[in-house]
Amino acid sequence: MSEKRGDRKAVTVKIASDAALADFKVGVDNVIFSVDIAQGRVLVLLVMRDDDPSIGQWSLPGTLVRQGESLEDAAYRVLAEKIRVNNLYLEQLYTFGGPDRDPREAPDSYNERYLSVSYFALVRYDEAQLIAEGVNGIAWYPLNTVPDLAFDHDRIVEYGYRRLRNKLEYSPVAFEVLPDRFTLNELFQLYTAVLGENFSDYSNFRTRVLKLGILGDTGEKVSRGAGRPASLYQFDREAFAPFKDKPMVFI
Amino acid sequence: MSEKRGDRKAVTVKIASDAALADFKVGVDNVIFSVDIAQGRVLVLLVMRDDDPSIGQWSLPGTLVRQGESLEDAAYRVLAEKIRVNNLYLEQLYTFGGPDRDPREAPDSYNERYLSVSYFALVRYDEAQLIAEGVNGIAWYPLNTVPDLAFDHDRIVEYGYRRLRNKLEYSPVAFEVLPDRFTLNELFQLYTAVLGENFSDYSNFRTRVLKLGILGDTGEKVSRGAGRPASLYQFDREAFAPFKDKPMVFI
DNA sequence: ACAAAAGTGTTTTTTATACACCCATGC
DNA sequence: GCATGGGTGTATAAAAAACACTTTTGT
Repeated sequence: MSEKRGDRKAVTVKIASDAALADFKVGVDNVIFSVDIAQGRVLVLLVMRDDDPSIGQWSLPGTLVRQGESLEDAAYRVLAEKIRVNNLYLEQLYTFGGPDRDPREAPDSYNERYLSVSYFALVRYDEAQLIAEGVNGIAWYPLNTVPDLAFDHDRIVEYGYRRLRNKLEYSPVAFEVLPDRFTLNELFQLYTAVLGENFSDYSNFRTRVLKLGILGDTGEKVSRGAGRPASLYQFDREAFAPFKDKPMVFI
Repeated sequence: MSEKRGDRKAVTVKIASDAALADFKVGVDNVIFSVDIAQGRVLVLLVMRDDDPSIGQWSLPGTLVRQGESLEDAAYRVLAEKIRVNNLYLEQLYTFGGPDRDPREAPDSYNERYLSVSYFALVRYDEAQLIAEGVNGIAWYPLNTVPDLAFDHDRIVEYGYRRLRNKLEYSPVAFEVLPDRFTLNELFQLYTAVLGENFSDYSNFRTRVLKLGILGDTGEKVSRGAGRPASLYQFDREAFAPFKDKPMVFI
C-alpha cells in the first residue's frame, strides 16, 4: 500500500517514474432508470453486448470517452444513441476502477487499464423511445428480473438503485420523470413503485406533499377510468427555488 | 453530441477507431478533513506543489495511479505519504474529468487527458502527525481561510465539505474522528464546528443522541477544567450494527 | 460561595401515523 | 345505486424545539 519510491524524484528520473504509471481508457456506463407507473415497476435499460469482451451478454449502455469529450458528454452520447427522450435527469454515480475489473486488462494485451465512470439517469417511461439496433439488442428490464450482467455492472445497478431511492426522498427528481401535469395519485404511485408498498399512507402523502407548497393546482381535472376525476398538478420551480441546494425531505 | 461512427465497427477498423479515443492518466486527489474541537474549526490538509504544473501553489494531496494499483490504494498511499494516523474514514467523492481541467493537457503535449478521482477522508486532528517534506510544504487550513488552489481543487474542497456535513447528519462518521472515549460535549462541539452554531440546543442534542442507544456510558468521569466532570462515552458498534446500511438520521 | 460546566426535566409546537368519512364520476 | 378512485378531516402518538432548573466540580 505504500512503496516510498518518490513522486518527488520524478523530475530527474522522469522516464523511469512514468513507466510505473498506469495508462487508462475511460469508459462511461449509464444506469438508466424509468418507472412504469401503471404497472408499478422500476425499469433499467440494458443492452446486449455485440462486441469484443462478454459478447452476447446483457450490460449497461456504455462507451469509451473520446478525445476532447467530457465525461458527461460521453454519458449523454450513449444515452442519445440508445433512447430518444425530451426530458431526463442525469448525474454522476460512482467510479469503478480497480485493476482486473475488465477482461480487456488481461496481461497479454497492451497493459492498459479500463476505468468506468458510471452515470445515473432517470427518464420518462412513456415518452422514451428505444432505438432498436439489430433485432432486439436493447430492452427495459424490471429491476427484480435483471439478469447477470457483464463486467461489474450488477454492482453498478445496485448502487444506482440506492441512489434512486435517496434522490426520491431528498430531491424533486420525481418531477423529471412525470409529465408536466400529473395527478397526485400518479406521484404517489411513482413513490410507491420505487420505495415499496408501505412507505406511506396515500392521504398522509397528499397532505405532506401539498404542504411543501411546490405543487400548483392547474384547476384542470382528468378522469382515469372510473371514480372521481383527479386534479392535475404542476411542479412549481419558482416555489422550489429557495430550497435548492438546501437539505430537504420529500415524503 | 452524437457522431454515429460506430463503436460496433471497432473490431474491423480497430486502429482508426481507437485513434478517436482519449488516453488518460488517472489521478487521485484527497480532501482530508479533520476537526479541531477545542477551537471549533474544520481543517483541510493542503500541500504545496513542488512539481511541474502550478508549482508553488497550494493543492490537495494527490498522486497518479500506478500500474496494478486500485484507485482506493492510491488514495491510501497519498494519505500515508503525508500524514500518520491510526484511524481514518475514507470514501470516494467524485470524478472530475472534463478536458482542459489540467494544464498538462495542453495540445502541444502528448495529448493525454488527466482525470481526477477525488476521495474524501476524515482523520483525528489530535492524533494526526503531518509528515513534513521540505520546510513547510504541508499544512492544515481552516476551511474559511483556504487559499486559491491549483487545478479545480477549490471545487473539490467545496464538494467535499458538503459531503462532510451530510455524512455527519446521516452516519456515525463522527466516531471515527473522536477518541475512543469522549464526552457528549466533545461530540456536540464536533457537530457544531461542522454544522454551524445553531444546529441544535445542547440539551436536546444529548437527549436525541442518547435515545439512539448507540453510545455506552463507560462510567468513567473526566474533568475538563472547572465545572462538573463529564461522563466518558463509547461508540457501541454492536448496537449500531442493525442500523448499518439503513437510512438513519443523526441529530 | 460562586462560577463553570454537566446533566435532567417540563412545556409547547410541530410532524407523523392511522383511520374514518365525504365527494364525484362511470357503469 | 353502487363500485371506484379522489379528496378532507380528526384523533392519537411521537418527535423537535425552547428553556428552566438541578448537580457537581474548581477556585
